[in-house]
Amino acid sequence: MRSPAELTQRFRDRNLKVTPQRQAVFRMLDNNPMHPTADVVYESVAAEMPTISLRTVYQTLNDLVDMGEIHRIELGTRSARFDTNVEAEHHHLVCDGCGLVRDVFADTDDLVPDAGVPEGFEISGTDVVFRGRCERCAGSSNDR
Amino acid sequence: MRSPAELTQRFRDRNLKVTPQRQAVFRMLDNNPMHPTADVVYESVAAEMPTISLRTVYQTLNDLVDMGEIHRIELGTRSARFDTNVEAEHHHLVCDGCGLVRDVFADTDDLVPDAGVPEGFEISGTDVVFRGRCERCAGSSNDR
DNA sequence: CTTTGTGCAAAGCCTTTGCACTCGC
DNA sequence: GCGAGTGCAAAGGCTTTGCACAAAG
Repeated sequence: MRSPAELTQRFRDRNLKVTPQRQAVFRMLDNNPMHPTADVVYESVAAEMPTISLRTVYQTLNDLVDMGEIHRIELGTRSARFDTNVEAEHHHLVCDGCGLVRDVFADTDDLVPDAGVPEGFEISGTDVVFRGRCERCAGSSNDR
Repeated sequence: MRSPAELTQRFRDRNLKVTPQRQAVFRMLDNNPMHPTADVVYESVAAEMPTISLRTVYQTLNDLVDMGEIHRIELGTRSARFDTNVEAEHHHLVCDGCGLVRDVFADTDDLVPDAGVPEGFEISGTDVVFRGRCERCAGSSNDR
């Protein structure tokens, strides 16, 4: 994701206004590898700006997704998560116990479907999710 | 997925009752490669049994998932889909245009994360989603 | 001063759940 | 008959949206 300053410029370029609320969201996401849900972003920003509403958070996140500045990922962990790493192609590791998400890198050049691809289907991307249990959740069996 | 007759037996073994509604769901899923959503199952069964409720469909699908007879998959296409192919390990191909889902096979033996795996994390499975556009959706750019 | 953003609350979508009645076993 | 299943409708989570006021450009 770009820096808050660059995002400010890109928002203006698109005739989107830059408000204190949006800047607070920019700062919260900046270099944040946590893959937060919308609610986590809201809670976190609300800590320093108690008047911000969930609506504003969703609108800002959706704008960023539309601009390609962040990615929205659905990993089967109830709510959508927002991924600030759009520069490097990467995949995800998910803990079935606590829902922890981590970026991982893997070479998918040789990963192609052996069979079952319909005539004329054009593959544009490959998403890989490695599932398992993190060290802390290794013992318990509660799943999410 | 097992045949309707086998599912009937497995339900009885688990002290679950076998009703006409459940048998209708079994039949609808039998050899169905469509990865239907709960709603699609409901509509389809309701065509021949108009009194069935969505609640019953969800309950039956959830029972089947708990028994491992079908899988629930989340592919970012709004609602969960149910996959009747649990015998062969496989992956999925998703059309970003119309939401079509197809089973595909791919060798993931050599697919391992290069970096980023936390200390002590135990990987239990790998899910791959190939995304793209099917022949019919190739021209249009509407995404879901 | 025009246009977009914001806060609030309400609605939407998918899924689950409480209740009373029904029905499989 | 007992216990699980069913239908209905209501509620629950997450996300979007209508509206009137506020603020950015």
